[in-house]
Amino acid sequence: MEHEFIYAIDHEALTMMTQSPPPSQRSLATAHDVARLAGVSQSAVSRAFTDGASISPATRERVIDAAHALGYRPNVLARSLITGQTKIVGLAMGNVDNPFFTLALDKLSSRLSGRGYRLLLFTTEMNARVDEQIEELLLYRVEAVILLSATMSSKLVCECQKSGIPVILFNRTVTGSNGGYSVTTDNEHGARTIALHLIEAGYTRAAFMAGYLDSSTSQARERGFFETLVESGRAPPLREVGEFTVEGATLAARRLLTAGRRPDAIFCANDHMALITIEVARHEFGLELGNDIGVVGFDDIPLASWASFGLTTYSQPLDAMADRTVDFISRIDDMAREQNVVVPGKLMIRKSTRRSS
Amino acid sequence: MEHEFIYAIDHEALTMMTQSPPPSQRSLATAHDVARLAGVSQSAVSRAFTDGASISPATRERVIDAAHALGYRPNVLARSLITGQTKIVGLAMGNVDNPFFTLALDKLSSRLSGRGYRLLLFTTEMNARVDEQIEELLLYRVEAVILLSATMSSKLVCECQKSGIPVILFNRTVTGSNGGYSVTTDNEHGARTIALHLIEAGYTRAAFMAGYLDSSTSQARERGFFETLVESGRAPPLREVGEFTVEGATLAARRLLTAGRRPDAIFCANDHMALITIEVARHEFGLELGNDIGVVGFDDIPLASWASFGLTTYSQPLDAMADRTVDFISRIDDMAREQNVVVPGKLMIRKSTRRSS
DNA sequence: CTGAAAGCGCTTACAG
DNA sequence: CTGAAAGCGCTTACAG
Repeated sequence: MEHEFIYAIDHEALTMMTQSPPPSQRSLATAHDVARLAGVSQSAVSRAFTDGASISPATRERVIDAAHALGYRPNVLARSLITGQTKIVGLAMGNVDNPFFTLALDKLSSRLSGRGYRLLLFTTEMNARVDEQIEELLLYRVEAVILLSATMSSKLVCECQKSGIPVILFNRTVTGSNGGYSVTTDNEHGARTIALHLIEAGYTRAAFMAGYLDSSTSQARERGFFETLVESGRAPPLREVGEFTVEGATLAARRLLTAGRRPDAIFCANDHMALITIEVARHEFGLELGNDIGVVGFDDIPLASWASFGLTTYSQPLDAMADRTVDFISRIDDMAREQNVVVPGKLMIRKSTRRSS
Repeated sequence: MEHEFIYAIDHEALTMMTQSPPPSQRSLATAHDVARLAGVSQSAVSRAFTDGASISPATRERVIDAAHALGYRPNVLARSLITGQTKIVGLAMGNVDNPFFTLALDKLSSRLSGRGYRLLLFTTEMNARVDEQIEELLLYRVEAVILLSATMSSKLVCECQKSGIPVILFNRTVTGSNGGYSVTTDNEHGARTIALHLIEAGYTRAAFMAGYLDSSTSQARERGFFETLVESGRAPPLREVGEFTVEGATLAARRLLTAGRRPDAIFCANDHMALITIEVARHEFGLELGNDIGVVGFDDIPLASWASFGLTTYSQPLDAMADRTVDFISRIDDMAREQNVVVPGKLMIRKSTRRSS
């Protein structure tokens, strides 16, 4: 009898509590509501939802039943006040056009949720200064900030790091020692490899299409390319700026292809611009890819290997890069780590640099 | 004198308070810390950061100064406990490969942040059942849930709606009356338009490449296509399932192109599959696009209009769709609204359905 | 194993 | 305009 009484849910109370209030002020059940229904203390409810907490199986079961009946879910925001952990990571993403970054987002997202983190995201103009939006994220007590094709002021990076919130640049390095972390491919080495490949393939007048002049990534790729060509006794490459956009790259490609001595190969700072360059070369200038003009990209996005393009490119190891990014976050208190992580990539030779003549 | 005293910051206190604690337990400044430094009550600090709160300009200024000195930021998570608003919207996104969805994400993100909402995001396998992850988002007290190429159980949708959390399917409709909302293009009408266009262009044996058989979107497109062809006295189209993936579409395209009576036109349930179909038709079968085989997609992603493809497609009005999605969220208490919003699209005729012979 | 109580960082009536 | 106090929904020592 008493046994039954103890384990029974109070159905009258349940009916009262689940009657829909007017939609305007419909509020979710709280631990207190559950406690009342289950006939236990609110602490017990909390324990029932805390792994490893000291609670008897019987009590836990009653709480879980009551919680289920009320549709109760613990409010992790309230919990975070006490534990000091939100398990939220802020992420700013520019350049949503570019599959490289959306793929990166996907990989970061799945890895982070595997470790119990959630992503608070905003998209932005590519390469935009996102201080304002980051400040906004900070109000949500994110535990780390990831920048994908976005930048923030050194001052704000400093502030974040000082309050224990690591800032991680993905695919871009830190300028100066403002304290952020970064994960990149070995851009300079990749560009050197590309330069050597072009020389070997017999191209003699290579050009470079930069992204932004102040992008560390574009700079490193240009540096490696330039130096290797010059070291090999070639003329320094022509350079145009494609701004990492469709419009910018289209214009840059036109400028390069109408230059006095037209280049016979173009290394673009990323695949996105390289693919556009191929479009322009083929369809506006009637050039045959590979023979009339070699084109090389950087990233190895899926489109690069489509039969229509066959773009030679330097593959960035997205998985490794995502892993290393997440490492920075899940080992927040581990101070013994390098500031700039560089992972090796790999040259993918395809028909866009194959001369059949 | 007294004036100066009142407005001066207590520098000794400041020094003590900003001395870096050991990194392990570095905690952020609270309203209480600011209050102490500014010599006001904690309520005053709160008011200084609340628009329209009753506070004198002088007090506000002192508070702001102190806050600045301490690097204080109000914790909106704590605030949300009281206001009952988190301003967080949950978003599940499958199919990160498909630019249509990443573009949608971008548009949703910028519109929502314009209205003060933040996005709590997770990515998932395309078309995955995401109940578990949505439950996770619910713990964060999201105020709405948007599904981009992901699905959740009717049961969970119901639960959400009952607790006042609208669930909005983007580019998919609700099956049954489980209570969610949806925003789509007029898929059936679009497919009809496409069928008529193919007939007019002189194609006689059209086929359909479905996404998933249980996708409402794919179904609606198939229905409009099928019915229009049959009404026009054509044979019902062959159908293969491309699963909305690169691999699936590649296989489906091969099956269609090796069919007994090879179709002379293929309508694919989205652009992504249509572009792959073009790749297969051209490079594996050596077919000339437009003449030997007409290909049509749906969505009008940027790649569709690239010169290499020139894909005829039905343009989905992403801006309007994003607007309507956000409407559902920012007017949460407005009950007088339709459940399924349908916005009109537009046929884009390009060379993939142009016969020059 | 359990409950009462303190407290996380805030907002908001309530008096003054 | 201001502060003391209650309380948002939780967790976590602390006694029992």
